[in-house]
Amino acid sequence: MFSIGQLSKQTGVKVPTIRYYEQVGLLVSAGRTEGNQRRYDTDGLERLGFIRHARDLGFSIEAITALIDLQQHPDRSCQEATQIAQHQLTDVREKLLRLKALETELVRIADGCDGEGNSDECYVLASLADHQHCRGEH
Amino acid sequence: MFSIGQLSKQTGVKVPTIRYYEQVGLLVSAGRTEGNQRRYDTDGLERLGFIRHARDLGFSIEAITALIDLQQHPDRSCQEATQIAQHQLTDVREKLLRLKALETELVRIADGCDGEGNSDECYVLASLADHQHCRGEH
DNA sequence: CTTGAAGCTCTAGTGACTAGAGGTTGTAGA
DNA sequence: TCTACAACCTCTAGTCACTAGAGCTTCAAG
Ligand SMILES: [Zn+2]
Ligand SMILES: [Zn+2]
Ligand SMILES: [Zn+2]
Ligand SMILES: [Zn+2]
Repeated sequence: MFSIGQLSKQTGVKVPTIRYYEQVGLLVSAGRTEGNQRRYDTDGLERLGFIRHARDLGFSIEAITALIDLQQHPDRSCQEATQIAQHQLTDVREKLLRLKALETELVRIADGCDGEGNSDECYVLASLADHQHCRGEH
Repeated sequence: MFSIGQLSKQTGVKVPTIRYYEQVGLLVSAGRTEGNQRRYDTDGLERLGFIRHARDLGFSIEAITALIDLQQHPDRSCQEATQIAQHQLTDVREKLLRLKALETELVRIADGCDGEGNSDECYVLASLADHQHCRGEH
């Protein structure tokens, strides 16, 4: 049996975060000591590892809840799991497109001024004031 | 003079958002009517355009506050403006790197299962359970 | 002068934590 | 067995940039 602190060390998830996961129903402790402290078994350790990894990949708490639910029912179809993963991939790709567009504009803007002049003739400020300066949409 | 609704239409910023910008000190109205409604002049319109564009480029409220402050003082050096822009560019590039790594892993994960099987042999769930499956860091 | 769209303030909710206050428990060493 | 103190507990509030809603008032067109 592990204390919350030991779980934290093993997974790299902070103690308050583990308590937060319990609050939102993602991870229940195996039980409590007489003095009301949480104790976890290896199941809990593995589940927290799952949560951590999925969070690192950007899955939402809601999505992870659904995935864990699926994992608890080995006889169910995994269709929902692939759908969730596909959705997450789509999401990441959209963000990538947006960020690439931002990068293009920001390179132009940030490199357009050396910071030696005064703000009334600053290319950074002028670019922010008018989207017309931008090469593309963003 | 424009009402808050007219300002909203011209800039594409929602009415509650404009009020929020006032609350955090970004945009003050030119005055109020006898009945306490906000009225803006072209200065306000331009400033809101600036805010909108900077937000679209991902600058934080705090950064925009500093930029507008600088804009109000045309005789000051624009060094801070370029620093803020460079910082934003760095930030975007870091996010891009992270998202690219995520995309790589998610492609593998999402395409690794067709969703036809049961969840106990699902590649998506197995991949999330163990970072060992991953090709790189993320 | 009436009507209804648009305005006002204030509070609370979003997501995924994080920080802090103020109190209790577990455990290792003496 | 006692003591010290790290680790634990709960609860509240703060983060960021909005967004939603309740309940009320004002503006402007017909
Ligand atoms: Zn400059
Ligand atoms: Zn632009
Ligand atoms: Zn599957
Ligand atoms: Zn991984």
